[in-house]
Amino acid sequence: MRAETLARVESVMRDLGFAPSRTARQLRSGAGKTIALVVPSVANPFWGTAAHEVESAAMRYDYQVLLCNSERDADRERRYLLQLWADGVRDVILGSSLRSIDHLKDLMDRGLRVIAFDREIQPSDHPAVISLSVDNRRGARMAVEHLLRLGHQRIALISPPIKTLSRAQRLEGCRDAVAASGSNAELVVWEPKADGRFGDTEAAELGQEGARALLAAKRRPTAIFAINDFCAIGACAAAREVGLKVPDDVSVVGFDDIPLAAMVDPPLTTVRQPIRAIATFAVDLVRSGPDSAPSRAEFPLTLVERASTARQPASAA
Amino acid sequence: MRAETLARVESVMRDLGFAPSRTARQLRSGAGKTIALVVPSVANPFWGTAAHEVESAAMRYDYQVLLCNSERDADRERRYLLQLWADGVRDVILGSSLRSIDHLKDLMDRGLRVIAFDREIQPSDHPAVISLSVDNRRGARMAVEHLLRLGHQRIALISPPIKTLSRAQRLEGCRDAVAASGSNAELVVWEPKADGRFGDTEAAELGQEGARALLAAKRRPTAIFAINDFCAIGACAAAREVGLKVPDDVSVVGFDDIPLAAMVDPPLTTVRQPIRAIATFAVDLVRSGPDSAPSRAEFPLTLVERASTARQPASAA
DNA sequence: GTGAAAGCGCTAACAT
DNA sequence: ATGTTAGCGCTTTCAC
Repeated sequence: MRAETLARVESVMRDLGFAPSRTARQLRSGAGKTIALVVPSVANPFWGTAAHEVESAAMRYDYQVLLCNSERDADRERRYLLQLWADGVRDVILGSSLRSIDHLKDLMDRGLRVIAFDREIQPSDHPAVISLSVDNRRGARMAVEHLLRLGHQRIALISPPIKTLSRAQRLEGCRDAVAASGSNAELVVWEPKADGRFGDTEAAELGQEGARALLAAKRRPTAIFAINDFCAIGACAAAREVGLKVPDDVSVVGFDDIPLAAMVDPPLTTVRQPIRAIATFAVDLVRSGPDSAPSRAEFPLTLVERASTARQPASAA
Repeated sequence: MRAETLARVESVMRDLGFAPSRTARQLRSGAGKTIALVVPSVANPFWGTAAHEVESAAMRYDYQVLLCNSERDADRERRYLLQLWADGVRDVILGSSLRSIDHLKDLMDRGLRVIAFDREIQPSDHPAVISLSVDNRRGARMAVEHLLRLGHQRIALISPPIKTLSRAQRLEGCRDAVAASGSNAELVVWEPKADGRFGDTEAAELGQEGARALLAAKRRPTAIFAINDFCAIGACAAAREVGLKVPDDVSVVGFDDIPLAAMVDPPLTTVRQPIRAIATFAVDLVRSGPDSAPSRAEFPLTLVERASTARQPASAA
């Protein structure tokens, strides 16, 4: 074809706003530049931030992202992906961190690539799983060690039911820290009574309810480690309710370091997770295909000390 | 077909995890149960919450939602939708609230249905636009009247560049309130110097920078109306930085009433927007098709008084 | 009422 | 190198 002709064709394409139909291409070749992004809830700022990063990266490479809120429900997740599989979607970035992903086994057998965001790989995982994670256990340990260093002896962990891997690991990390301290520090774990009342959308409410209960006890903890920043914000709100000052009366540490963490009062001490790095890495993985990809990558965590933690109050010593 | 046979077929479908290919259906009939959701940034909790609600509603009716972060850039939005049009997407829920949506005119001429979320309809709008909005002007007026009632005489509005409709309307509402008050109250409007530094992702930082500047002035405002809650949170952070107490030294009111608003310190006085109602309505509209739909719907706003506003301090009187 | 056939817009494989 | 053809999995139409 003559260069001139090509140019004319391209100009007409532009004028008509023509773009090749992804649908047809998809149907024919099965390829499909669509990524399913499943997160517990985008209403949770951590996942909102992650989704934003994933979408940005995806757009750069002309990928589309389908948003799915799983509410961490394996069944719902499975139904979602069954449909998406039928629609030709072959790549999913999965943020639900469930203990097992066997509910997607058959799809993975057939070729579904799953990139687990924020979930450490498990020995029993299907080989099609690529895991992008942080060392949750170590992160939690860093948080609790920080509290221990400040002299706290009665530390509470507030968490939704420990039914995800990352939560279990963070709990382990807490235990590691107090065990290694050699002190007689005490760890109390608070989980909501009835499961299902709090989803990721309501993480702050959960933190609030947890702290409410914990701080009302006769021997109340002097420090709280909340499973994530959103939850920590709720815990601070509860402290305020009962007239306790953070950090003077109770210290609070979070996890994630969402942008909000620096803006709230008091600015949150937290363990930073490099959300953007993980998100862009995830998208790069789907682009490059599974063959050249590592099956697992771990990202660094950093303790960010801000103003929500302080020495244990003398009155409680 | 015999009922028994039908049952057998359906059972096999279930066993094989078979679902009809949306792709093929789409290609053939052009229909396609896919909604494009374009928001400025899902990292902003308001849009995160909205996206969550839209997705929930969409899933109930077996629609997929494609997430697009426009960063309020008309060009980017256009490129996005051009591609999506080619892919067979015919419905978009548009959260960018730009003053004009002429950049999508040709697509709307060809049949793109756009449901504008949080953007009042304009006389010049294309007939294909359905507008879901609140009375921003009235909402802002409610906020400022509340401040006036508390005795504030020097009130600041913190806003990103007034280049969207809703912002312009909120500004109007502020003016209405002070004009109607008959007092000699003063309204000062703060916008960032250089455009482009702050997107919706950074709304809190914007509020922080604005309040920082405002509160450093010799005759500082005693009350701040932030264009939205996320921005208000930033403004509170700035007040803290300079040692001012909210609401004792400065009152702050937000807009939206995102779930976070009740959890921060101090809990935010704000104007509630019924996010879920709007989101579900939007999805219902795409389901029912444009023929039976209203071209416009307005949702109610409520002033929620919490703890970030108080009487003007005597010292400033 | 049930079944057959055409064709949506592409791409891969083949023939020229 | 360029042109032609078959067919992805559905829906719609048309014939029975």
